[in-house]
Amino acid sequence: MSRGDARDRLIQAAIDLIWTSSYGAVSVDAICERAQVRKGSFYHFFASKDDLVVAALDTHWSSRRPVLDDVFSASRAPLERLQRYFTHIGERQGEVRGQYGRVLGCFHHAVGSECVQRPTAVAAKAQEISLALRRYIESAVRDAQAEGALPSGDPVAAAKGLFAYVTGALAQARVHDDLELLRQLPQTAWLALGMAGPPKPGA
Amino acid sequence: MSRGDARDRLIQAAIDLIWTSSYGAVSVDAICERAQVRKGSFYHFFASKDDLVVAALDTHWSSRRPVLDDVFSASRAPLERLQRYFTHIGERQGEVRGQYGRVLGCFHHAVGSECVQRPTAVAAKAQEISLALRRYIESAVRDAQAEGALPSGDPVAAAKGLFAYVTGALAQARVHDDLELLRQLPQTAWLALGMAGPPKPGA
DNA sequence: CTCGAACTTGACTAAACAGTCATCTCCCAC
DNA sequence: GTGGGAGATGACTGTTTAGTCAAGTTCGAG
Repeated sequence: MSRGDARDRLIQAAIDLIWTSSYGAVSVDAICERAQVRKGSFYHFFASKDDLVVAALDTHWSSRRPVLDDVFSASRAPLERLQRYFTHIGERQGEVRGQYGRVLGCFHHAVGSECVQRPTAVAAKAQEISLALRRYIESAVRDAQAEGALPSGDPVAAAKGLFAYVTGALAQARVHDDLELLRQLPQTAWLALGMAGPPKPGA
Repeated sequence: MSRGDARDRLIQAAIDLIWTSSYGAVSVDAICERAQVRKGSFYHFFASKDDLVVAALDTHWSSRRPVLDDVFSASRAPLERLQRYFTHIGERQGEVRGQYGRVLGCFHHAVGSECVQRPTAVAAKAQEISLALRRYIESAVRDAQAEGALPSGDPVAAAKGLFAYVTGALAQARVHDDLELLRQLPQTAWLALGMAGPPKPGA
């Protein structure tokens, strides 16, 4: 067994198992078995199951952030950032299906909507990530409005609407294990912003 | 204790507890306690926890169906049906918040996306209900296209897109316990169909 | 070499879990 | 009135759960 990376293996096992099923259906024992780590070591690294899940959400989000930083790079025009984001979602979920055997949607969204009632650290972390993600969209919308590429209006409300559409499509894709809706996002997501379709390159 | 309605109390307790938290977080014992029914009686009425949850999904859906039949009544113009649906969602979730203390979104959607991995009877039932609901939208879209109130195109794809937007808004409303997005649905949901806003009454 | 900190191990607990069962109670058809 | 079926009851089983712990092992710094 490789040494030193038991903590990482536990986090990865938690991501894999929880993403493919659910928070409530995955036990500490199951995580330990998949990570090939003994129970005692688990509690050496993490104070509780919740503690691990918070770390898993963090780790997963950290791995997505550089990708989003590229997709939403300010070196591109605002509408191009959004277009790249819509394309990225379908591609990414295609990878996920290749890796996990099915479309899984948004990791933190699945965890967040499951742990909604009691305000645990897990729920708080999932909400935090959800807001951070929405801010990428918000920023692109604001920039687009500033340069007149989008009609002016409340950028927060516009981002909320677009975000709802995107996460809704991801959730539907998960439930029906179907990439179709996501593959069409580059055309259809613009509707949520009040645009008929993707912006013309020459605009 | 009232007689005869133990079965109904169990179903209602299951709906209440699972909707407000999650499928995985609710135990048979907890359901029994809330319903004031002993463990033995539970298994007199239901073969398993899953069996109860399927019945709970069925019961809940049965209680929504007549409301949807009214909202989507063919006696109204297709676009008016949709407009009433969008309005209905916000009103309904307002009632839910009054009753349960928080916005809960879609019952069967929450259960469905949690039980997605292993194809259980619960997952199948949740999917079945999800499709049945989408068919209401699909039918209204088809009728609207037939009478030229909507541009013609694939009604199934259009309904899928609109459904993704609506369920996405419901999921966001659940996660953030916020009705705002739902209250704006009567204005914004039309975007998902490629329309700028609600249809003019005189059209 | 040696000490201590980081890490590992497996056996352990107490509670919660889904599900079982024999027995009891009620009430209605006959 | 009585036999039988529907329903109620609580004690029970075996398993799984999260979490604990004392006794290890490993390994680099001094």
